[in-house]
Amino acid sequence: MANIHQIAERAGVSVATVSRVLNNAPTVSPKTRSKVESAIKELNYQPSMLGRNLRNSESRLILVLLPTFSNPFYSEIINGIQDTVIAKGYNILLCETDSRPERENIYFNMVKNKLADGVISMDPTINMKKLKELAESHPVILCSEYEEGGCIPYVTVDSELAAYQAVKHLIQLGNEKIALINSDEKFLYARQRRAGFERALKEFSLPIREEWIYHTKGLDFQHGVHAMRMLLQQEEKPTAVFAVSDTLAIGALKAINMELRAMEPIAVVGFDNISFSSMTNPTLTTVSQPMYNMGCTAADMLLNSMKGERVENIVLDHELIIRESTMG
Amino acid sequence: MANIHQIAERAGVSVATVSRVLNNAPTVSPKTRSKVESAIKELNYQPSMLGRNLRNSESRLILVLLPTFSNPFYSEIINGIQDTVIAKGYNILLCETDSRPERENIYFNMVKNKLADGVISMDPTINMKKLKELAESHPVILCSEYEEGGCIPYVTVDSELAAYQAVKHLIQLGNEKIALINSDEKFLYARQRRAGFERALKEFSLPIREEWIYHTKGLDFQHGVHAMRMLLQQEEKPTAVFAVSDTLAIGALKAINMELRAMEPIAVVGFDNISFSSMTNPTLTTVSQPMYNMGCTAADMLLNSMKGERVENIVLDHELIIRESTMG
DNA sequence: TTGAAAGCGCTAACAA
DNA sequence: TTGTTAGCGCTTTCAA
Repeated sequence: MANIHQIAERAGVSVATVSRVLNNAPTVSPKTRSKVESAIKELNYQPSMLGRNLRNSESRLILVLLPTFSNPFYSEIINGIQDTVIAKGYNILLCETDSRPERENIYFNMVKNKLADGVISMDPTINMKKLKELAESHPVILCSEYEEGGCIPYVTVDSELAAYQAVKHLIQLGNEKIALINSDEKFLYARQRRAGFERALKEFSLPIREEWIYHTKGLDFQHGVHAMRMLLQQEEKPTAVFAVSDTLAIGALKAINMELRAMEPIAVVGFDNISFSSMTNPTLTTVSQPMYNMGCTAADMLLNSMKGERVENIVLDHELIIRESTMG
Repeated sequence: MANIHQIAERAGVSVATVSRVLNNAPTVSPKTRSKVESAIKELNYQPSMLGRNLRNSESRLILVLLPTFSNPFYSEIINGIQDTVIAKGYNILLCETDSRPERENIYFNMVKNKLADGVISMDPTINMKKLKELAESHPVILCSEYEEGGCIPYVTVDSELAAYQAVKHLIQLGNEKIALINSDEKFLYARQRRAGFERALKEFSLPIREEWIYHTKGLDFQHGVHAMRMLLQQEEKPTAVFAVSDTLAIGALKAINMELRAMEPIAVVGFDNISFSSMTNPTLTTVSQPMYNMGCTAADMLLNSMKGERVENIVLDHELIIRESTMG
C-alpha cells in the first residue's frame, strides 16, 4: 500500500500538496491537482485513516452501546443511527455490553483513547455514574433509556403516557382485571410504564393488585412465558395483560395459547412494535415506538454535540397499534 | 488526557521506559516499574490507541459485514464473534451493507486503510469479485454464505443435506405435495437448499412441480406471507412447505393461519432456529444452525489467519428440530 | 537496565 | 500556489 510520500514523489510535488488534493483544499492549481490525481490512480493509493486519525485526533467512529443484539427493538434503532452517521462519513462501533461491567470499561476506554469520537447508549443497565463522568469530557447521547434530571441529552418516548393509553385501551374494552408484566423497576422505563399503568387503573377506580404485577428477570420470550404462567396460577385470573416489551407480550401470548385452550381469551398489549408482533397468532396490540427515527435523531444529536453545539432532549411520538390480541 | 511524555516526566524516566512498562517488557527493574505505575495512576493515564495503532499498523478492529440487522439469524452469530474477539483484545465494527454496493466500498476501503485488520462477511449479496481481491492482501473469512471452490476460507453448514433431511421428514409424515419457499437462487445457500429439496423428492419418486416452488424477493416475514398466499392460490394446494429461512416459514405460518381456518393443516419446516420459532403457534419445526458457534469459529479462523496461519474450511453440524408445525 | 532518536502517515502553520 | 517542517502518541532499534 502506497503512502503519501510515494504519491508526492511520483507526482513531483510535496506531501503537503498531496494532502491538499486529498482534502480538496482550494489553493491547488488544476494542473498540479491532476498530476497528483493521476499518481493516486496509478498507485491505487488510499490515504491511511490511522495517520489521519492520529493527526486530527479523531477516529470518525461512533460507539453504540446496547445490552443485547437479541431484542429486535434495537435493530431498527441501529439502522437509523447507521444511515445517519454514514452520510456524514462516520461509522459505528456496535457494542453489546451483555450487562457485563468489564465490557463497559473496555468501551469507555476506547472513547478516552480517542478510538471513538462519541457514544450513543441504549443500555439501561449501564453504569450511569461512569457514563456521566465520561460525558463531562466526551459527547454522549442516551437513546430510549435515559436519566431523569440528568445532564446527558437524550431522545426517548413518553413511556408513562404510552403505558397509560395502552392500559386505558384495555379498560375501555371492558377489562377490569388487568395484569402488568414488568421488567426490573431499577430501569426508568419500567418505573414509568408502571406509573402509566397505575394512572389508568386509578382513573377508572380499579384497584392495583400486587399479585397481578409480575417482574421478570429479563426481556426474552421465555421470561414472558414464565411471567404469564405465574399470573395464570393466581386464584383469580386477570382478563388482560399489559407487558412492557413485545418480547414479553409474545411470550405471554404463547403461554396463554398453551395453557388456556378452552378458556376465555386474555387480552394482551405489548410495547415496541417489533416486526414479529404482526406475525403472532393473534397479532399483537402494541405501542409503536418510532425506532428508526429515534436512531436517526440520536445520531443527529450526537453529531451536533460533537460539533460543540448544545443539544436539547427530544421526546418522540408513539402510537397505539390495535391488533387482534385486544379484539376478543 | 495525559500522554506518554507527561508520564515519563512525572516518573523521571524516558518515554521508552514508560512504553516498556505499558507493554510488560521484562527488562524493567521493579523499582522503575513501580515509579512509572504510580505516575500512570496519578495522572489517570490511558495510552492512546491512535498512536499505538499507527505505530503498529493495526487497529485491532474486525469488520463484520451483514446484509441486515433485522434477521435475528445474524444476532446470534454476532454474539459468537464478539465474545471471541473481545477475549483477544479486538473489537468489531459491525456493518450492515443493506445490499448497497456503495457501502461495500466504504468498508473495503476501511480495511485497505488499516482501519480494520480483517473481515468476516456474512453477506450473500456481497460483491465476491471485490472481496476476493481484498482477500489477496487482507485476512477475510466467509461465514454461512460462501463460494464453492473459491479461495476464501469459510465456515458454514451443509445446506443441501439439511434441506434434504427437512424435506424427507415431511415426506415421511405422509406428505406428497411439498412446496418450496426459496429466496433468490443467485445465492449459493438457496441453490443448495433447493438441491436438497429435489434430492428428497426424487428419492421418494415424487415429482418436482415448478408451481410449488416460489422465489421471494427477500427474507422478511412479509415475503413469507406473500409466498404462502401465492401457493395457496394454486388449484392443487401443497400439503406441506419447506421454507429456506425461519422468517419466511413464520410468514407462511401466518398466511396459513389467516387463510385456512377450516382447512387441513399444512406442515411447515423452516431453517435457522431463530428464537421466534418456538413462539409461533404452532411452534416451528426447523433446521437448527449452530449460530453462536459459527460466529466463534469464524472469529477464530480470522484471528488465526491474521497471525499468518493457514486456515481450513469448516462445516458445522446442524440438527432438525421437530416441533408442532409438522405434528398435525 | 535505561535513554536518545527515528519513524509510522498524515495535516497545517509558516515561509517562500 | 507550493514546499518545508514540526508534530500527533506511540514503539523499537541502537547505543550506552
